[in-house]
Amino acid sequence: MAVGAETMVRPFPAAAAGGGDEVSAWAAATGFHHAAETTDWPLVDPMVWGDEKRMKRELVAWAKAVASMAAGKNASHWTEASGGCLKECRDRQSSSAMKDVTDWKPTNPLDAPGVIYLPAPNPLATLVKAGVTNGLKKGPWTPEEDQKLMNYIQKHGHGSWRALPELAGLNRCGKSCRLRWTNYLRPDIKRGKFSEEEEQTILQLHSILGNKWSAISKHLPGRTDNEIKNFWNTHLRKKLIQMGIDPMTHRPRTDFFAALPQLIALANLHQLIEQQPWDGHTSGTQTQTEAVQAANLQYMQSLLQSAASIAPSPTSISSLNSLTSDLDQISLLTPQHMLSPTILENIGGNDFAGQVPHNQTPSTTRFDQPVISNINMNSDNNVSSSERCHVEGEDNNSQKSMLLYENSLPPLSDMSASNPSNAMSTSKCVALQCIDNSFPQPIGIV
DNA sequence: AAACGAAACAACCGCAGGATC
DNA sequence: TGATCCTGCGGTTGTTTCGTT
Repeated sequence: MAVGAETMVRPFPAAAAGGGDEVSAWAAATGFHHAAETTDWPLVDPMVWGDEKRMKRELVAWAKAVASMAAGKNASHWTEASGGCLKECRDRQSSSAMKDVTDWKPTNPLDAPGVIYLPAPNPLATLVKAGVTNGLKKGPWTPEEDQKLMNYIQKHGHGSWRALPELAGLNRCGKSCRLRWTNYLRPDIKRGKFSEEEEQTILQLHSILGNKWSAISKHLPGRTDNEIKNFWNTHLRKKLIQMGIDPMTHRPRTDFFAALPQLIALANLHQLIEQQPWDGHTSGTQTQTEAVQAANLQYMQSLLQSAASIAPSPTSISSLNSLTSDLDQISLLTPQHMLSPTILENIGGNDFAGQVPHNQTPSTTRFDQPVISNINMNSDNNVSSSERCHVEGEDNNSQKSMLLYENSLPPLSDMSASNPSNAMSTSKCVALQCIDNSFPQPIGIV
């Protein structure tokens, strides 16, 4: 912000904006000179200012902001030229003090001490900002443009979109006209919030069709593909993510963050194992504990391997490798050859016992390497044949996840999007419930 | 009251595929 | 058969609104 002897710039291109009486009244009220008296401001397409009401708001906000700045307030926010000013004006307008414009008694910044000087806007930049490039207007449509487009199409149909703008007297490209018509002006378009039925329909269709918004919109009368796409991106997608469901596959996520509860459990398991005296002399209780812990260990490994299959970033690879290092340490602390064949049989039957030969030191897989792993467990007897938690390796990650979660997820409609913590805690509980079901003995899960 | 950031929405861009010449 | 035009689609960006600090 320069405060000095530069050229004084009028705060609004009043005449060019075609504001009429409103602007004149404003100019008189504020003491600002009418823009017609100066060439400082370039022509600005009045359409970009929208309706009169909005223009008035902008004018008042702008003028008040300038006046405020002239009084030495908040000048730091006026370091940019008009573009930046406009946003500040909007913010000011939206504040409660600016709601009632009649209450405002403007001061004349020209008379204020320390007159504020704004940089003169670049005419070309102003035109670009107004969306005028190559002679064709871009950006938001005005009511006048909408009316022209509607009138033309109602009379003649749209015909060739390329030819339409000229015929309809619009300074837009045909593509812009088509989009405006199909996404907004078409008479059969239904506006307003999506109903519960529509939401469910979108979810179901998306699970089948994917991002085929046009195809999905055919099943939702009055809704455009663009509207559905926006609704998906701003609502449904986030809702699913909060529930721990991959919005693309519609299955529980198997990435790092979804596996976080299990990873936390792993950390606790690490602690627990470190405290365990692995002396080889096991009582009956200890034998069962060993079995559970060994199974947990194996399960954690498979979870980590699942996480690795989501093509993690270098950072997460590093983090996960660090975790697997821990896991390796745990493995070394609990080598399966220290467990009796009976235990191995109990905890995994042939499936588990066969996974890692007794004479082989268990090892985890690095996350930047392919993973092949098999483990089957159920809830009846610590670990046994597959049923509840069936982990079959990376190619079947999604299937595994379905098995892990399928009986635990509440219906979508039960999940409150307005309460993310609810969704998060539910998701967490689902994961923990799975572990608890698989491992009857508590393992120190948070 | 002001400032900031997130959410919601509207519009644009680039590409693909079909139609036409 | 290739070139060009036109339209539709999906992804992305920009703008506005709303809520929070």
